[in-house]
Amino acid sequence: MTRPTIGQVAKRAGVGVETVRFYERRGLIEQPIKRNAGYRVYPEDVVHRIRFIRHAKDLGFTLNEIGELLSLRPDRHGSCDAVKERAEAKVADIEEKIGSLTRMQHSLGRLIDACESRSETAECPILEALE
Amino acid sequence: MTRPTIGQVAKRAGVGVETVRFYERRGLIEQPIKRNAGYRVYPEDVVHRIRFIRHAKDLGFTLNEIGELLSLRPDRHGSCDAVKERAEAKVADIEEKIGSLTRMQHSLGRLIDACESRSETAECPILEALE
DNA sequence: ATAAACTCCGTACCTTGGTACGTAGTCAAG
DNA sequence: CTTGACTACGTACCAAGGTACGGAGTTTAT
Repeated sequence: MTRPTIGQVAKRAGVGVETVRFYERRGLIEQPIKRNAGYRVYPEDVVHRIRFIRHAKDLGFTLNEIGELLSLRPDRHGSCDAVKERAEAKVADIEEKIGSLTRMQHSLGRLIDACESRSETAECPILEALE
Repeated sequence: MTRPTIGQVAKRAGVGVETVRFYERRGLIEQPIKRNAGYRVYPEDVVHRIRFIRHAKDLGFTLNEIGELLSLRPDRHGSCDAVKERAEAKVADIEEKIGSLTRMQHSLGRLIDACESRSETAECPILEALE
């Protein structure tokens, strides 16, 4: 199997060709090598990378934040301290997101219970969910 | 304490006056009553509602989805079934988001560990998080 | 060897979720 | 009773994240 072109990558990742070029311009995926006539040829893993980007976006990360997430990796030469610090900050971010989602979930759970017991509450329990 | 005007609501909710009007146009907050000269006058709970909207947006919900969340409330007359169904779908959505975030967190945790033990992976460690 | 399909690049355009602007009327304090 | 802050309304503009278009070259299947 020969290494995929932009159209094949786009199809496998479930996005449009233009989106792949857009992510390239944004620096979210590396510059591919260019075959003879300038055609892009990709390594296999770019498909996963694009799927990761889409997924993270759905979770409320901006493309800039996603770029940061993707750039977090142990540094071979020199100290890890900076990387570690950024990773810890991201963990804190994520923790907060999870906390909010959990509160929302509980509120919805109460709402569902209210539905089931057919109570006559006029109040919307979702509103209390997040402050 | 007299019921708040648009400026007071905006300030308390931490958004701009224009944003309040925008949410009104989008149907996310109810039409307020209009005093003599057409000035908007709000019920107290609109501030919570706006804070909810902001919070939910940060979690990756679109304004349309937020509208759906807000419209979920027990209906005194008529069945709860449709409402319940939508609530359950939202809970499933949220569950998935939490799962993804948790996997991301684990990836970052391993990265931090790797930093601490000074091991050297060349691979981007967070990519494994989502699929 | 030629049509159909794919790719290149740059630029223009679109949607979402606001934010700002201009003009005009209103209210509250001194 | 006027000056400054607030409000109304409509329209215009903005940033993020794509999406589409046009004109040209390339590859592939028949």
